[in-house]
Amino acid sequence: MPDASQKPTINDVARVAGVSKKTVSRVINRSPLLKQETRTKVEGVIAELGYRPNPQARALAMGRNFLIGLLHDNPNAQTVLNFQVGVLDAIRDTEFALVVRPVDRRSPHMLDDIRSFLEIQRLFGVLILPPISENDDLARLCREMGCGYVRMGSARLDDDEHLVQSNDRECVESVIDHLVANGHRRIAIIKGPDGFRSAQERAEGFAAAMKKHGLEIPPEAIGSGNYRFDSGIVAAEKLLDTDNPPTAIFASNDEMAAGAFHAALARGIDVPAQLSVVGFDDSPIAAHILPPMTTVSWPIREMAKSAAFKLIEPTNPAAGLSTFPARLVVRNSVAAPRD
Amino acid sequence: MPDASQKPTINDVARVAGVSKKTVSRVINRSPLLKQETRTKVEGVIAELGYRPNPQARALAMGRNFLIGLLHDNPNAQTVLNFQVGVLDAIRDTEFALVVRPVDRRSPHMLDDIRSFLEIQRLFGVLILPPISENDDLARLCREMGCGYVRMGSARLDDDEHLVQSNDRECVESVIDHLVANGHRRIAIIKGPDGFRSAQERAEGFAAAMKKHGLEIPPEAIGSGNYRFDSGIVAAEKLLDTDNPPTAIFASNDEMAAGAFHAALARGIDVPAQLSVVGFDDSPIAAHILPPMTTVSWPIREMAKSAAFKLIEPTNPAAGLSTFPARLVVRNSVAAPRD
DNA sequence: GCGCATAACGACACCGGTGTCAAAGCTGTT
DNA sequence: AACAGCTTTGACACCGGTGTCGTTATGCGC
Repeated sequence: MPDASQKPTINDVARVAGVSKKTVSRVINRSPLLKQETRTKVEGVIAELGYRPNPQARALAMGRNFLIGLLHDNPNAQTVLNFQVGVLDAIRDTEFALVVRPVDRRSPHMLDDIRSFLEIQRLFGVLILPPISENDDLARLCREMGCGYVRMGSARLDDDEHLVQSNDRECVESVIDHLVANGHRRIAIIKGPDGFRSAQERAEGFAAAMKKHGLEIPPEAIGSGNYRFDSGIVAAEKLLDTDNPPTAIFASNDEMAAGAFHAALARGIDVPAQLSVVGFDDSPIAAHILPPMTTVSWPIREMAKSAAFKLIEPTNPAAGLSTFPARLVVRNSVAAPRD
Repeated sequence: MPDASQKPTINDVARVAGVSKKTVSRVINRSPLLKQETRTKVEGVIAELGYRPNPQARALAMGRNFLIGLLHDNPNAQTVLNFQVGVLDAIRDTEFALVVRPVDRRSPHMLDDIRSFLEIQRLFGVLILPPISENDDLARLCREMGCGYVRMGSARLDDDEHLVQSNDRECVESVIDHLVANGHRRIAIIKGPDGFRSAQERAEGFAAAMKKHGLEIPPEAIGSGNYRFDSGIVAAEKLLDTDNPPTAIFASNDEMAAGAFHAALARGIDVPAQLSVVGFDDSPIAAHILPPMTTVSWPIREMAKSAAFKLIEPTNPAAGLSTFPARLVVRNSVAAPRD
């Protein structure tokens, strides 16, 4: 009789069902070579005893564990959290668990820290969020250590097997299309920080779109920031202080766009009546700022789910998709220019 | 000779060092009954081979694992993320890892989902964030399942061993003190949702502080929301539409305070010149909204660290603290009233 | 040199699963 | 009835650690 005070083990199940533990193991692992009758009997006992296989023991025996890691350097809290939820959609009711690991991109020990983390935890694989997903040394480290990985990103960072991306570039074009359709011609950009693939992609999409519409980009219509709120203020101020200020500003993320709102308000410039502003990412601030901001939303949860499947179950159809469509979210920060 | 292509095991170390695996185990676990000479020798081999103990094997042998879970129903992305970082401060360079589990408070299966999660993963313990930390059934579930737990909260939810809290109530008093010091007497509150301990605490702190200053709280000066942005707008509109509107509004969180900003702006009421607003939590929106919002900040990272230590190393001094001081962050959303 | 307590180490079972391979059960042929 | 060939099951070793307890050094008093 199994001790009720302890969690039942595979041995308890085997004993009660009158079969060998290996047979129970086969039931757990859905082995096809079992007689239906035996399977049913064992499943009955499993249910009766409330048996759950011990993941540590399975991990040990199978030489692989069921932990998937999330490596990120907090680009944006909401994004990280949505990503976590998306991964959970994929691993719900499996034995997989999601282990998080915020890292410090600026630390000189970052790679060593991560190496040590991977060595200690021996993860099944890791999911890497931008911007550190752009670090090729990190991807190499994963390969060296035999750790599976999938990088999230905005551009061809890796082969399909290791990458889930959004089509930022095309989507920036739709932003510019939208602005042009509203009558804007003097459109400025606030670029993201150098060295960020996403910043580069968005800037290139901007240039391509402007060119498509036959619009000039004078040097003074190019601002740059570091993706943070404050840098958006500074960049927007510069843009607005030129002789021939833009009628619309495209900021490479929402935080900086919010900074542009701030700069405009400080100068008594009304958004959107006197200045249109569009952001990118659809972070919470975009919905909450006044007026609500037109921006670009990417399907982070779906992307996370796909990334997780790529890691744990590459045959799942959801793992096939590598590029996800971002889409324009029209709110109230764009209007026709006055002049 | 250990196979270089595989990760070295304790047996490899034992063989190379010429000792038994048990001795290597003793070195790993810092057993005091080892000769210094042996210890040094084994440590040398460990370093040479780059050996790391397999956490799954240890978990299996010791009957406890090294996974600590984070249960939350996204109160606020930044809070959750900061909490994760705080936990990481505590478990860095230990074999512990942080497993996240967002849950859905409104789902009728929430408890079953969590039970299943705990059964599958057999966590060392869990950390529970508000608002679900206030769910006593959840705490009971943890106890039943023999899973350690620490609840984060704003009020005496549990005994010290299982609780880390902030002194919201006192801090609300300092908010009111601040408003009164600025000359306000007609102060309204936007309460949080019923059933939230934090909401209750903040409302009680408000009532106490008003009483302390000999100020009335007319029924029409009590608004309520659900901690979300939109509900803040609605509540503030009601407050402002009364015959004798308040000169200051204390909102029980920043989101709702931001909603109050919105409502004011929509009516052409300037913040802070015509209306002062104070929030709570110091979420990013507080710093980014215009004008920057005066609010209350609580030391989430430190609290997280303490909670983690309570779980994994109760003797650590950091685990002793149960109540952490929140503090007023003065920015620009409070000014003297006009009348 | 001997007895004895104590310090240091090792042999072996065990944690709870899986992999391998042989054995048992069942079918259909001859 | 005997046998081949397949399906179904079980015995046993193994994954990489730790716990228990016995065995072997070491030091000490006499």
